[in-house]
Amino acid sequence: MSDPKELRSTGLKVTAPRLRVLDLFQTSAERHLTAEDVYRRLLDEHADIGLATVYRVLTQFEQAGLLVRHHFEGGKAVYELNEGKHHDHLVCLQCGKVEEFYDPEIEKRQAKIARERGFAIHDHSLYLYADCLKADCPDRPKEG
Amino acid sequence: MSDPKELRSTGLKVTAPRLRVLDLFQTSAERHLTAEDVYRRLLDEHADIGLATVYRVLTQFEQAGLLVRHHFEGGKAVYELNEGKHHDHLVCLQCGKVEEFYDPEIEKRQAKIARERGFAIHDHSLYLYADCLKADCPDRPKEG
DNA sequence: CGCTGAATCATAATCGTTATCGGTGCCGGC
DNA sequence: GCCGGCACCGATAACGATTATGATTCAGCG
Ligand SMILES: [Mn+2]
Ligand SMILES: [Mn+2]
Ligand SMILES: [Zn+2]
Ligand SMILES: [Zn+2]
Repeated sequence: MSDPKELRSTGLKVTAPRLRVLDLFQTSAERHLTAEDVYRRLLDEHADIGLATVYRVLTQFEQAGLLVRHHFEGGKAVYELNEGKHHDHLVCLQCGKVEEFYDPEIEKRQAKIARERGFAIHDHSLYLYADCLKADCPDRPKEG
Repeated sequence: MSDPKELRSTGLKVTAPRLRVLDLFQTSAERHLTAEDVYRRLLDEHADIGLATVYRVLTQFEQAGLLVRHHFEGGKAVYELNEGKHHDHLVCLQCGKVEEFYDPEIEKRQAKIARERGFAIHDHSLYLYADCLKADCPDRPKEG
């Protein structure tokens, strides 16, 4: 189970649901999870945590800086552990596989574009949507 | 009013609601409009077009390639005329002002990133969120 | 002109998410 | 250790954006 100190340091009370959610992100093989994903996995673990609590905790964790939220195409928000390193995402439209990348040149040019136009940049979102060509992708484009 | 040929060439029937919506985009000062925006403006023009029809027509126009859809931060979809030139967006979080940009170097690097990782890129979305420093921005960051 | 399938309108339903509210439990002070 | 207050919980209702439904109207074509 996740270390209570990590939660306490955010000012949030240490409760069972919060520990379970944080632990889930720290141990999950899947890095990017929707609220529904989290809820289902907690059900599987018989954790008996309400969906409303999952949403509430995810929002609090995001505000506390423990998680980062993204919106991939398709509407639902996804969350991932905040490890302090900004990165962007490459998403397979067929199988949902997500790869992370960081390109200093792109970051630099974004800053330049905003600066040149008289904007103080706060944030950005960059998603690349693609077909992965991995053998296990369910609807991989045929070769030839 | 918008030229019926443009609609006819998409295979869609030429109807009053469709002409009004297309015309709205072709003549509006605001380039990026939500479904609600379109609906309200049609009401102002006493066009008596239902909200459901607005949504349906926007979706059809997007599929027909007449419009492009985006999702800026905040959830609602926005649409703009498709003039064949891809571009990305710089959005002021205070006043909602939107500026368009195109950076060949960013585009190039996105393609490279996908290629290197074995993905066939289809699409991407890039939004820069910022404060504009224009005098008319309602909550412009104070200088000094 | 009619026909016929497509388009429209009003409205209900859906989906992800957030707000409400009565009950519960974490934790600082005793 | 054990209050007591306030944060937190879970169930459920409400919400906002969008989509589906179903009855009615109409564009396009012979
Ligand atoms: Mn990530
Ligand atoms: Mn644009
Ligand atoms: Zn794939
Ligand atoms: Zn502004």
